[in-house]
Amino acid sequence: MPELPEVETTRRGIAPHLTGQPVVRVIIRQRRLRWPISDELEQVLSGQTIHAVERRAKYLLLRTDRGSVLLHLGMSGSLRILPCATPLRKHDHVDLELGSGYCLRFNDPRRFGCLLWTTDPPERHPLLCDLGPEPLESEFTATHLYTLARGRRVSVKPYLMDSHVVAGVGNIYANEALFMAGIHPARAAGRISLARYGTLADAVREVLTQAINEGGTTLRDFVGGTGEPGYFRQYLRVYERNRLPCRTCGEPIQLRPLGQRATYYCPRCQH
DNA sequence: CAACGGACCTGCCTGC
DNA sequence: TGCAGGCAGGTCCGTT
Repeated sequence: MPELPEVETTRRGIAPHLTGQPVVRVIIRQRRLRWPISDELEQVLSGQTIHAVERRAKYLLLRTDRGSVLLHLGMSGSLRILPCATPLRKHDHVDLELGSGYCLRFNDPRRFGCLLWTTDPPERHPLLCDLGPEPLESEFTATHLYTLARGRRVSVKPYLMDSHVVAGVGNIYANEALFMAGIHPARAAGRISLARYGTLADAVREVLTQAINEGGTTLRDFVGGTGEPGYFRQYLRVYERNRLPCRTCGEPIQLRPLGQRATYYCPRCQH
């Protein structure tokens, strides 16, 4: 499910219910996520008050006075705010029960997500400290993309999805941004001009902003913190449109693997 | 170093 | 109807 717009949608959905709330109880039904949930999480988090819910890349950060929860939704995770007594569904692995009587419930069928506790500033955590800039902040520029690409022969699509280059651009939005910028996904990253990287950076910003405004993209099962699906799917220009006509020129959209990921593009519009 | 494949999981869809 | 195989929104890690 979740790329940056889906994580941001989740953050916006859950933040008002978490901010200022004490965690009164932590219930863990399945510790085996991508990394096992540490044994002391229940102890250390119980009684703490969440004073901010932030996002870095696709990680959500729940800040307390004694440390932060670092939460990733992986491929299939979702978070919802529910009354504590809400019956469980399959794969409801963790509840954070709040002073309000509601809980934050983490569901993740594939268990590629993670839930980590850190007492260091999260930005110094090994998982976060080497990430590239946020795509919706000012450090994400044409010059940044162009400079980092010098000498790189990797295709631009996996380059754009490299979290060290820019944080949080996943498969859907990499496909969409390259289409919007008219850049062929297999073009070598090091053979794209500064001007075209400017177009690409604009396209990344535009597609992520649009998707956030629509509550993200629901392909199968994504829901934001309020339980609503995302509505951006209807605006997808190439993703999941294999052999359907290009919305610009009518040419059939092509699908091919690139760096082990499904890559959709228009062979006429993208060069 | 850069680039690639494998690993971690379940669910859903297709085709035999 | 059942079952095998392939594929899925992520990303770390080990090997070339």
